Amino acid sequence: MRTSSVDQIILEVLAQEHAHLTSLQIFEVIRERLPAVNQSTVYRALERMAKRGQVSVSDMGTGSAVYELVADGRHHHLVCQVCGCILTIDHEEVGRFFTEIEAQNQFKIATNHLILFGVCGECGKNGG
Amino acid sequence: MRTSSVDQIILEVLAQEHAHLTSLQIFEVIRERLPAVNQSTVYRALERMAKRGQVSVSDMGTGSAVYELVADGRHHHLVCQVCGCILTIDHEEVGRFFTEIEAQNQFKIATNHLILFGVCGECGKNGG
DNA sequence: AATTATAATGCATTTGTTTGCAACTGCAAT
DNA sequence: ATTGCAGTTGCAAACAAATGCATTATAATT
Repeated sequence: MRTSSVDQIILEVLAQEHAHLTSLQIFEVIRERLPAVNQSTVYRALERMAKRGQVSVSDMGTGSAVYELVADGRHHHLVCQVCGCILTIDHEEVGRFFTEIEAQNQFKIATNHLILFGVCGECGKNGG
Repeated sequence: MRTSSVDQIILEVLAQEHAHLTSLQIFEVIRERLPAVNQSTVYRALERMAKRGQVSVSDMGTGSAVYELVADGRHHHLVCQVCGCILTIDHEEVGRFFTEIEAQNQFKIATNHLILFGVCGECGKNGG
């Protein structure tokens, strides 16, 4: 597999931050080291790395997708549509569900970062 | 709740088609009846109806989101990233999983159309 | 019927993301 | 070193979706 400098830097950036970063945030960090890099190059690099399973892409309902290192550990999120809070759930029970679905449908699931929207306990209490 | 003519037409269109439609497809049908309607009005109407739980929004990886009547029955999809085929799974086992997650996190899930990406049995055999 | 408050709409603009194409780069075989 | 090829990049343009603001429509209230 051919090495791309942009891919390398993205991996380093994500490894340093251990967080959900938008492509713009990633782009801006990369630009400090490679000022000439184009934004679509970053998009393509992220797409490539997502296909390889190195990073996860998630729409958390914030307007732009966020990226994260898969090596940081498989986890998933519950996003409250009222207050915007984000609960993290680990892969354990999600994994059981995935395995079930896979067995029943002869399908290998690649989705590695599940996002479920809804209402958190706090907002459920207050809002009705 | 206030009634919008666009909302009404969208409901009728989706009820007629019983399918996943893109906002552009919906827009074009609406334009036949209300030629002056703007595309952002359609986006806003769909967003409104999704918030009410009348329609589901899903990114099936086709470039644009698709909308569907929730009243048509809760179901979910497995999308093959190799051949693009779409398997439909009903709400039963997904519902059990949702209930589990809800109980463990005091969270009410609103997501009503789950999309999981991966590789179908056929492509798994051929591709390795 | 007139008034008011609220929600919906059109238009133009902006944002986020993808794509086509030509140029370039890294790697392997010669 | 040269060639060839596939993968990567920049640029501009296309596309999908969201937004700010002024206007209009709707339902409730008077």
